[in-house]
Amino acid sequence: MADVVFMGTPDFAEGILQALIDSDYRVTAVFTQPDRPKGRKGLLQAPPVKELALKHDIPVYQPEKIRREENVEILKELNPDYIVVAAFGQIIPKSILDIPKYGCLNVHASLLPRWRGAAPIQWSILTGEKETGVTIMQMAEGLDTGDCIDQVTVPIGDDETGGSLFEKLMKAGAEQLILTMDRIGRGEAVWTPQPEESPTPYAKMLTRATGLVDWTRSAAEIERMIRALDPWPGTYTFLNGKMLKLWKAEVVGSSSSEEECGTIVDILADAVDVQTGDGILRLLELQPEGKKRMSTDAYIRGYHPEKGTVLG
RNA sequence: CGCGGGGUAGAGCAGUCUGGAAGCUCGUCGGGCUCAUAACCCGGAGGUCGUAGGUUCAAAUCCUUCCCCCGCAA
Repeated sequence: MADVVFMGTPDFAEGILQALIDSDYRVTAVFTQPDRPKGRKGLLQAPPVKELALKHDIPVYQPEKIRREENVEILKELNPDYIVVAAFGQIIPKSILDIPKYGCLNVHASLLPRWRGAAPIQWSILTGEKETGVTIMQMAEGLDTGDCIDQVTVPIGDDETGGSLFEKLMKAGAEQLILTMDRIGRGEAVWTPQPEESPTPYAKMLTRATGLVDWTRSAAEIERMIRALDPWPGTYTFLNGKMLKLWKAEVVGSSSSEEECGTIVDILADAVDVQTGDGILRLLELQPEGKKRMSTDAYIRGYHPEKGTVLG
C-alpha cells in the first residue's frame, strides 16, 4: 500500500479523488484552491474536492500559492509515494515534483501531445475531432509536457457536449490512473517522452467571452461550439439588444443566400433558421436573457421572432 | 445587503404604471370539414395570478414579509 497526496479542484478532480479513495492506495492529504465566492449571492463555496475529502476525514490544505516554502515543508513531512494532480489550477514547482518517491502523476483530458492546457475537452469538440482521450503522465516542469505513461482513447459522438465528454473522460481517467499506479508499483510502466511541439494549438482557458457567436463562421463550426461550451460557459448571441443563449442546433443544407450573416431567414413551426458564413443553422433550443432554457417552438410562441431580423 | 430581469392554465407571454369581468398564441379534449392532414371551422376542460400579511366597497394590479428561477459581475 502506498501513500498518495492529491491535488485538484473542480468536478473533474473529484471523480479522480473518489477513485483513489475507493482504491487500495491511502490518500493522506488533499490540496485544493481556497474557497471562492460563487454564484449570484457571492457566497463562499468550497471546491468539490474539499467536500469529498472532508467526508472521508482526509486533511485538506488550501494554500493560495502551493510554491510557498511552508507548503513544500508540509509535503516533505507527509512524504508521499505519489502526488496525483488533476485540474489543480496552480503550477507545481520543481521543489515539489521531486518530493514523492514516484514523482507527480497528472491526469490530463486529452491524448497528449494534443491539446495541452486548461480546456482540452472543449477544444477537442470545438475543432471537430472524432476522438480524444485521457493521458496519465509524469509531470515535468513544462505545462503538460512530461512523459506519457498510459492513454485511453474515447470517441467523440455527433451529439457530444462538453458535459457528456467530461463525464466519460473523468471515468476513463480515474480507472486508468489506478491501473497505471499499479503498473508503476510493479515496475512495469513505460515512459514515453512527448515531442517538443504539440500538433494542436494550446487549449487556452475558456471565459464567457468565448461563447459569443461569430455568424460569419460556418454553420458546422457554430453547431460544434454550442455543444463544446455546454454546459459552461454557453454559446450566445444578441437579439434586439438582449442576450440569447443557444443550446441546441443543427446544420441544414448549405444554401449560400445573399442574406447578411446572422439573419433569420426562416421561421418554422419549431425552429428558427439563421444564415451563417457557410450554410444555415437551425436553432432548436434557446434561452432568452433572464429565462430558462426552452425549446424553440415555445420561444416562437412567446416571443414572436421575425424573419429578416439580424442576430449578433 | 454587488447590479438587473422574472414567478398569471400543460408551454411561452400580455395585463400591473392609471385597482373595477382571468386574457393571447400554442398544446390538450370533444365535434365538424376532408381521400387525407401537423391545415381549416365550431365547442369544452384546465388558473390558490409564487407565499404570508396589510390598505380598500373592490387587489394579478398599491404597501410590507418570505420563498424560488434566471441574466450580468467576480
